[in-house]
Amino acid sequence: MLTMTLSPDLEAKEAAFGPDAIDADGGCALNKRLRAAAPRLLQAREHLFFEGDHKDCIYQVERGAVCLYKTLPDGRRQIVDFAYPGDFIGLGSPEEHVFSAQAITLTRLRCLSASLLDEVARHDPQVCMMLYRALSDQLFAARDLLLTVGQRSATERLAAFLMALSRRNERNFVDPMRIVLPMTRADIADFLSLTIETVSRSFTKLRQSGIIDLMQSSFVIVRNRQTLEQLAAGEAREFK
Amino acid sequence: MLTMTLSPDLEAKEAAFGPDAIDADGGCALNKRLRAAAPRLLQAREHLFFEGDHKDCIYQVERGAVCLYKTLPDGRRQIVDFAYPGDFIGLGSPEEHVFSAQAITLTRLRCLSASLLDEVARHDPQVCMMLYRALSDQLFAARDLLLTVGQRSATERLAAFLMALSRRNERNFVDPMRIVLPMTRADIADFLSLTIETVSRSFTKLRQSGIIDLMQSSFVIVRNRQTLEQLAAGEAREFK
DNA sequence: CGAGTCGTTGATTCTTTTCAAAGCCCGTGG
DNA sequence: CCACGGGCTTTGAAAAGAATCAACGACTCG
Repeated sequence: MLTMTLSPDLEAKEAAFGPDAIDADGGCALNKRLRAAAPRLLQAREHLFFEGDHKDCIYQVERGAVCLYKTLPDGRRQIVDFAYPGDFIGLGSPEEHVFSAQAITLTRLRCLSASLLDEVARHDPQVCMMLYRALSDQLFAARDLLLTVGQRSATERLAAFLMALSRRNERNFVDPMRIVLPMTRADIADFLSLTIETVSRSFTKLRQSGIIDLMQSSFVIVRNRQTLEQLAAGEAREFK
Repeated sequence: MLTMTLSPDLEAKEAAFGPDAIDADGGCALNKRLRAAAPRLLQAREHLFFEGDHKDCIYQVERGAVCLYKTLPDGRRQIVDFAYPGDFIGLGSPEEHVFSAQAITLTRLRCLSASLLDEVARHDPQVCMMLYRALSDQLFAARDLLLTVGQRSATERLAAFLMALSRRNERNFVDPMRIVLPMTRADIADFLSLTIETVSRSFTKLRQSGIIDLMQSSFVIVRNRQTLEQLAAGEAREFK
């Protein structure tokens, strides 16, 4: 499906300094450990863990994508984040996981013992700082999503979502005008706090406005990035 | 208005071990530093900083309350968190603040040089871990709010908000059945992603159902905590 | 006491949801 | 190779919840 690669950050680092130079910079005792850590393969739709499960591992995504979500007792679901290659899953939270994690596509992860990681972080400020930064990124993302879900219209939300994926591509040296969506409409809906119907209608609206093209339902071509960006930012007068 | 006290955590610690014992446990080199740090007083509605401002300080609230918010270019505002006594403001984010911070009531804070804090954290794993935990709490809160804003109805959102304040009281050994709201309806609206009118109508609904009483608009008495809790959890059949 | 801010309530409008049905894509099996 | 079946997506019509627009009331501060 999606041609996922290893974390581009790590790859770039290795390319620049060679595999040995990595230990020279922050948090890379951890990277070494990660590469040695037990790998795990998850099929699409397979759960990594559920909310409330005992937290024995922290994970880092190597390939694929995982959605992190919370649910209400009656089944309403809010996806709070998508984890892509390089991202950590399960940082911060205490003894138990405070959200569920489910693979969206075939996914490969590295598993790190939570207690061991805690031990390492407690003694190695570099590792601690690295985790701190990762957590800080997740906080930023969560608050950003909060702004999106709380204040933007349906079409703006979808635009913001697509722009985020486009920018992600850019950072990873992938064509930002071609976006592959590994997740279903239901996943997008639960991420943006909409229904699948509204997500679908918003896609149609963007397509009819000439802002995007839909090749298949999971493959988007960005035709007018500037307008998409303005829509996402909430700067565009809404149009039919 | 609100009879705010110093961080109950710190107070409890001091009460249990005396002021000198504090250094024995995690992150308290920081606590010492904090008590020595420059205090700052903010009037209600006064801004601490704006999104995009250079981040030279991290703050800890001593008294009062601060709202942290993000805005869209056209003025739509999303409050992403309220900071109460003991809470840190400005953790994580990079060189620039990524949200604005405005005092809700008369507020007293301690200011810590961001670079100094960074320096300390880099060498002291205990401090680093303490900040890590604080950040982790904020991430949890943000995702929780995301679930609230994304999936709950207007009345459920308000119920969740009131329950959170009630539980906060409980943790601080304050009567959980009496809730003082230091913020305006507009603040609550921007926090819960509703309009002031809808917030007001939801208060009325809760009052008419006998779940709460409104003494003044900023003083709530919880009459039926169980129902409030069920509503907040999304377990209650919606009622008029 | 008057001005102004903040909060409540009512009527109407609008966006999104809900309910319903049809279309499309893909894998399976004849 | 093509027909069949099931899941996912799209589209349409009706309904619901919250927003908007408008006015009034309450409390606060000069």
